[in-house]
Amino acid sequence: MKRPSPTEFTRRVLHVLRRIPAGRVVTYGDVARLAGRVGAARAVGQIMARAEEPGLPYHRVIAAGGRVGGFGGNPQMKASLLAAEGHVIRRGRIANFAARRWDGS
DNA sequence: CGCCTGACCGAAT
DNA sequence: TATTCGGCCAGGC
Repeated sequence: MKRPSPTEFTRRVLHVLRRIPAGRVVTYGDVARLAGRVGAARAVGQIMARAEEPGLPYHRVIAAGGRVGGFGGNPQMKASLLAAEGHVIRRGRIANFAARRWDGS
């Protein structure tokens, strides 16, 4: 194998990303919760920052309160991708965040 | 095994 | 509303 085995938590995080519907968003904290580690929001950020697997909607994971949050390389691209999926972004935040937030169902 | 970092969170100021 | 601070967790060294 060219790389060390990912921990189960890491696998779960990536699995959650695949389930996020287009046009919806979740917070890092939500991903942590859905992956089974409440409070591991920072860890989720680390995993995503180092994740190599392409094709995952990393841009659909935002910070708490609907804030866009960070992004590797071009932070602006994240906002663009979100806008392309129908989100309205104002002053770094998703408009009507509560309604666009995915609860994992 | 211990210390540092970071695509974070939320309460307090 | 903006800024600061302590806490939390996995990964890299």
